This record gives sequence, structure tokens and C-alpha cells, in this order.
Amino acid sequence: MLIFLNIAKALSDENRVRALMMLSRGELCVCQLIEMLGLAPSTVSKHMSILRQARLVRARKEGRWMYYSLPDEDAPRCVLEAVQWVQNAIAKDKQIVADGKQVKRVSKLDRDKLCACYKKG
Amino acid sequence: MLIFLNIAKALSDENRVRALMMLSRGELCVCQLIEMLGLAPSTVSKHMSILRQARLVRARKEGRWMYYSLPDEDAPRCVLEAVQWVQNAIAKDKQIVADGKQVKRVSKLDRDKLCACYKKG
DNA sequence: CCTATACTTCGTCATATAACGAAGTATACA
DNA sequence: TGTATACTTCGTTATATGACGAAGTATAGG
Repeated sequence: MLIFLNIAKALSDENRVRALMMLSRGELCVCQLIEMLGLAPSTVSKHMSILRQARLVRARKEGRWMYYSLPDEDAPRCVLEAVQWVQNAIAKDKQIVADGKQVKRVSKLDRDKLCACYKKG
Repeated sequence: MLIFLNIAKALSDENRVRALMMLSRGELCVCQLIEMLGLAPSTVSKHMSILRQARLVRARKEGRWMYYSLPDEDAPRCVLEAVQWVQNAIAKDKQIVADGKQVKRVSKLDRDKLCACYKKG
């Protein structure tokens, strides 16, 4: 029950659902998510840790960068079905479609320019 | 997105998930849910209205009694998939199994005795 | 080493949510 | 036409959550 509730709670925040769907095309690092969500780094980090604890994302550290991605096929069925459900339910949502375009844009950016998100504040 | 978030939020509370699963064997009236959940009538009523707004349950009024049931096949796909997901995820949960037994017990009770839940407080 | 970078953790604040009891509404029955 | 019943709505309170900035940690590069 706790596992299930953690997943449901993780999915009950718009920014977390957006972040999750942004990973549909492949892994992203935190600074890319910060740029697209327009939230403070600490906020995004917290959101990702909630998604991670629910097993809805995997994390991989490479040097200074932390990459997040969707779960693989080995993940619990409960998790995979949740991801499926989200994708079916909101793939056509206005915000999610716009975010898909953002992912393409941000993926092309130079990382130096991208991580300017830290310098803004 | 809002529709999806309403469903996710509705599913992120243990008592609401329990109530939802209690309806698996068929419709129940509010006083039966009050008895099984062990919560105040106003609390259960609020929970059911949240589930209802998310379209996760249907409501039918018959005389003084309000009956709640799971959605039928005409419900939005998003809703049906959510219900499926919950059922697959927690059907074997200890609490949910125990609740299943409670449903059988309560269904056999005389309504006069049952609605004593109002007289307790 | 020392500094910059890329996060994460912590502390704080404002808002959201779950619980309750009291009061309100709608229906059956005397 | 009261009165009891079966909820629902409202107001309050305690706790949970999401946002931020400041401080902490880990890694790369000079």
C-alpha cells in the first residue's frame, strides 16, 4: 500500500508529472529540467527525489552531472503500469506537448549556456 | 492535465483508496463505508465527493441512501485505466484483503444496526 | 590544494489537505 | 406536519506539501 501511495502522491503534482514526461525521449540532467520547469534548483532536486523514491525515475551520476531517466522493464509492474497510465492520459495535453518541444530545444543547447540557470538568481 | 491530477490526488490518500477498493464487489451506501473505515460521517462524505469529482466513483441516490459504485465502461479511458492500475497494484495488500472481508460482513448486517454509526458519537 | 560547478539538504514560509463536530438539507414515516 | 434518518456542507484545527534561498557535498579543472 505504501509503495502504491508513494507513486500516487508523486504523480499528484503538475511539475513532477511534467518532469516525468520530459524524460520520455531519453535521460536528462537536472539543469535541463530546471531550465524547462522554470523552478529553483532546490525545488527541482526535491521533486526528482520524490519521483525517485517512488521508483518512477532512475538516477545515474556522471561526473558532476546527475541524469534522470524513466524506469526500465525490470521495474516493478506497479511502476510500469503507472508510467503507462500517465503517458496515455496526458500525452496530448497542451503543456506536455509544449514541453516536448522544449526538450528538443534544450537538448541542442551547449551545456555552458544551459547551466546559466544557476547564474540567474 | 487537471483531470489527470484530480485522479492522482484522489488516489493519494489511503482511506480513499480503501473506499474505492471496497466497491469492487458492488455498490455500497455511505453508512457502510463509515462503518468499515471507522471515520466520521462528514470525513467519509468528503472523501467520496473527491473520488466522485475525479470520476472514480458514481453516485446514485435512492430514498435517504446514497450508493456509490465503481465507474462503468462508458467512463473516460483515463479513469478506467486508473482503476485497473489501483486494483492490480494493491489487490493483495493486507489492509485491502481485510477490507474485502469487512465488505462481506457489513453487507449481511441489518441496516438499522449498521447505521448505528451515527448514534455512537 | 583551491576554486567553480552541479547538484542536494536544510530551514522557513505560505498554502493545501484531512480530520472532527456542528449546522444544514433532503427524504421517509408517524 | 412534525420528527427521525442519512447524508452533506461549513468552520476549525493540526499536519503535509511546495516554493525559495542559504548552506552543505561531491567532482572537475587549474
